Amino acid sequence: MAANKPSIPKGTRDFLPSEMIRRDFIFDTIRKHFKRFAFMPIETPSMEKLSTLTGKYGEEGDRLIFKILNSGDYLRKANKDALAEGNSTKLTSSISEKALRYDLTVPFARFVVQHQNEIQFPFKRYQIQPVWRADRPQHGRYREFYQCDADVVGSDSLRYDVELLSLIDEVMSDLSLVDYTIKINNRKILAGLAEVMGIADQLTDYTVAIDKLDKVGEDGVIKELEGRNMPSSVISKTKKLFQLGDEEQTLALLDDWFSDSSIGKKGLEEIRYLLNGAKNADLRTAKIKFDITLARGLNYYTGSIYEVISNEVEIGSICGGGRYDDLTEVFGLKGISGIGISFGAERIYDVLMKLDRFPESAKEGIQLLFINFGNEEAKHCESLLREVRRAGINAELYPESSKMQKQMKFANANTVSWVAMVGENEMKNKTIRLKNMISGEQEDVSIETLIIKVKG
RNA sequence: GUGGAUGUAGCUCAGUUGGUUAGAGCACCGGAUUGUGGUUCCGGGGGUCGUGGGUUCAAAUCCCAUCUUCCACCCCA
Repeated sequence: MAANKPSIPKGTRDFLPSEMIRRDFIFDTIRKHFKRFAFMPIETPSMEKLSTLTGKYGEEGDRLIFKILNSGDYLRKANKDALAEGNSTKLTSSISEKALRYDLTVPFARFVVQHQNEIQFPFKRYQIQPVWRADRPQHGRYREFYQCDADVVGSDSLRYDVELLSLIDEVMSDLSLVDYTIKINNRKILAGLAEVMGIADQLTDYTVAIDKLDKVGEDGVIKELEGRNMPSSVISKTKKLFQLGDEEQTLALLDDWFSDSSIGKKGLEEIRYLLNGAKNADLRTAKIKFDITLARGLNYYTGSIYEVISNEVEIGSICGGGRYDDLTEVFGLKGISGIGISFGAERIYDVLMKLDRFPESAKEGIQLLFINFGNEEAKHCESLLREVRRAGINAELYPESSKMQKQMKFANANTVSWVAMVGENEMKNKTIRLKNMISGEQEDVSIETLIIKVKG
């Protein structure tokens, strides 16, 4: 009986220990800073009610939600008309009422409304869990991936808008991702722009078009705007906007344009606060750039928006977020403003991998391996093993007294940092021959010295 | 979802116009080396050529379908 080659679904991955150690390093670093910024942990289920998710991510987003088939004889209850018509959209609601979460923000909004009497506002939460998207996989783009989110809800203070810049700065610096840019913009500015251009109803179309500036260039954007039948005044104003490279000039131009747009003025006020706040935040590595073309697809953002890109590796954004004023409203709770960011741990992994910038500690598997020389020696090592483990060292004793070469190979394969050899002589002298597997140096030491050395 | 590539051993890839038993390097296992790994030498295991059909005397090679991975669009972490 020939067994089928086992495999996993498209866009999903297995992770080997060597990969998991590095992934955990990233998650641990992000989690550490989330905690330092006083965010509290929560978790939500992998699946949500389909109705919770649909309509929150725009038409495109809805298509990418993984739906879960109802249990039991689901076809009996299916919408027969829709089935006969071959209308999947209509059929879906009758055969699926659950779906895998698409991101962590919308489930969080649901969570806030549901537990509003159990939490204290302003509520800062962090959440590190996988999400699923029925997207077509590509490099750096998976159907199952982790998001690391931090959000504050219940406060519209712009201090938090600034604080998130600091958080990004701390995390990126700590991950030694030193060359990156935080692009910032404000949806109110984009709304003001659409207003003064007289295309308020085509705001999304307009922002999607100018968002492509980096990719298709000015001519490409103009072509796209023309393709969407934008009036010529819009085209000329957009050209004018693009000609200004300087941040100050852009802001001054917008001041002029927004003289009659209250939303535009508000946006400018906010972005100035943010830029000024960033200057005073003593950022370690972050380069902040006001980018009028930054739009971000998710349509629940209403204020500040962020996107972080690496300047060293081309991989798309590695972190993104923004402020949203109405997200809890659809679940029945008004007046709760929120702001959050999401770190793309998977992409950060790819970037660190490409730059070979994981620290040695994130490559280490087992810290200490005891070589097995035989029954007597092994028995002696077992008590030493207990001792070093209690001292907080990740340690192992090789199970059999195999040939030294084999045991050393095992050590290499598991990226063991230190090897301890205790044979007849060492037992007699109550010492341990400790070998550093990177330098190759070795010396006879006491158990106390060993613990100090291995713990570094 | 639209368009385009790809798939041979665990990994990276050879494989001539269809023609015997499909190869290499690395990795793995064993030995040289009974207390010292990442070097060297010798030997060994491992592939129904992504999967399923079809054309042919004959298919890794040609055709179709399907899956995977990748690229562009869309969208995004």
